Amino acid sequence: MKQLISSIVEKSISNIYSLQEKVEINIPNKRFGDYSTNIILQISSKINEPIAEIAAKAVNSILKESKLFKNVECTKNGFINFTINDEYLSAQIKEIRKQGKLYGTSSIGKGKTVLLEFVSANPTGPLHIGHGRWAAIGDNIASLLSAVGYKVEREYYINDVGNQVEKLELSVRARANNKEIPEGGYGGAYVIDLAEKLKADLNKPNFRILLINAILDDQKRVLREFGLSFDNYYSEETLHKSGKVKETLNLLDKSGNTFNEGGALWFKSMDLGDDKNRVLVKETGETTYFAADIAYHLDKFKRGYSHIINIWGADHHGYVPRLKAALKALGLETNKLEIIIGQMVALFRGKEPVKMSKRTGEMITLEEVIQEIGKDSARFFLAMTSAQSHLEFDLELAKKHAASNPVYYVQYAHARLCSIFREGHGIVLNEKADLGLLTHPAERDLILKLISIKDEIISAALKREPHIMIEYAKNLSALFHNYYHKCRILSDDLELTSARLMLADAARIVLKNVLELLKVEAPERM
RNA sequence: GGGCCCGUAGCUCAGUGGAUAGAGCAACGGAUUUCUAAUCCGUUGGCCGGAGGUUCGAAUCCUCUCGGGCCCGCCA
Repeated sequence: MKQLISSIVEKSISNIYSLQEKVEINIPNKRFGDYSTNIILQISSKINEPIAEIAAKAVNSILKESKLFKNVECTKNGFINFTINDEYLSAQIKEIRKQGKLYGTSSIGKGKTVLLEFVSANPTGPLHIGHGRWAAIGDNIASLLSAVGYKVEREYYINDVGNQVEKLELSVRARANNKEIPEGGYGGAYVIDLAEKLKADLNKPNFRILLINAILDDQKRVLREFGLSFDNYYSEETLHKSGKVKETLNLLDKSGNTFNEGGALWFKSMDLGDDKNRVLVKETGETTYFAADIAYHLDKFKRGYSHIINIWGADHHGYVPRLKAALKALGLETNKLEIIIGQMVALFRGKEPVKMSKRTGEMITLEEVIQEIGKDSARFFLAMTSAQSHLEFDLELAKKHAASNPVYYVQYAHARLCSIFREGHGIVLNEKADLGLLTHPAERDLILKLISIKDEIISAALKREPHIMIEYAKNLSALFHNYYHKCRILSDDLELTSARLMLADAARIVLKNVLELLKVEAPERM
């Protein structure tokens, strides 16, 4: 919609002033109009005419150019406000019903592929609330990108190599033999469960693999409960076994970006924007996590995606410059790699902070959170705010609000819509209904919100900010609840009932589409 | 000491150059012979952390400053 309006305005401006301007369209406060632009203010410095005059000319031209608007007005301070004409709005109700599930999708990413890596928790214990945040946000970003036409793969990187899994194994073995866990080992209750579960396998040569798989299976199970399934699980170990890490080190060597010092092989990341040089091969001859990660990202690039996106917790943000430096050294186009840094979740029970530590085992798992507040509520809450904001997640509040929770508010709107059709089952949706009867302001507001979904999805996808869709779902629900109270849908007036049912059906479709995108249930009854 | 993020209503957060800054929760007052009251309507609530600056215009951009989170490993 915004694109449609901006192209009309751009054409007008180009016609009058021969200016090729990119016109941004906004949804203003309702009292001004349906859509607006401040383009006149922006171009006024380039044109030697009073603002009012420029605006008047533009308005004239726009009205001549397009039949989309009922009204186009300029204000003294240089805004142009647009009011969409009612015929167009009615036609969109039919369009929504025609397109159904596809309404709101677009094709701006058509032909392009995206690899989105997220969660990638260490296989050393259960997922916690922080992973839940990346799971919800990442999954939603993937869905949003699909909705705008990209082909998306969801990927999970398994850090199944190194000290941490070593320590996990030692901890489990210690527990299985009723010994104290070693210094720096894992003390959580799940370690005892694992020891119990894998007791018979302790002496098998592939014990570590069995152990990692046990944890991974558990993580996958919880992710499934959360509505998320990954396309690829990529094991760090395979990078080593296949020789890809070695290969990568050779390439870095050849590029002249390495040096030896203190018995270790270093990468000259300082030359490429990092604030320190980094070790690739330790004194012991083992490669570092960093070395494997370069190989992993080289592999991602080789797989040929149009975009590569990672979601990392803020505790990894300092890691970005060195990875980009390495990719630069390998001659790769680093702009292709986008790293979203998400801020941490602070968990509270009321005012009491809940400490989270895998080492001591003092933690609440994602699974427990899902059980406590429900999957839909967890998904909604964890994706409700911008990833770059710190999230204070209060379990008591989430639970207390279980009844007056925003997620139920939205779901209730859907259930209510469905109940209308159950109640009005005798009445068949009439394609020929006179949609011109939908003249109530609440109806107009609702339709305008419905037709903005495509803009919202595009904006949320391009900004990688799914919380925009949650805002949208809440606003749409509010407009519907309001409409429901102001206008009776089923009545003795059959003509009006037919028209309102068409609108209700369109609202049901759009709301359901949003909830599906967010992987939140759209219940028919509550 | 350096880097990144955050600071907006009592609480949780939207809004990142444009019109009189918004929502939910909480508080208070109303609405149910009605298609689901898990709802709706109304009221209260703000020096957008602070100080300078840029701009016709700043919550939004720049500088400084205060407060909070995360990071600065031959861990992963």
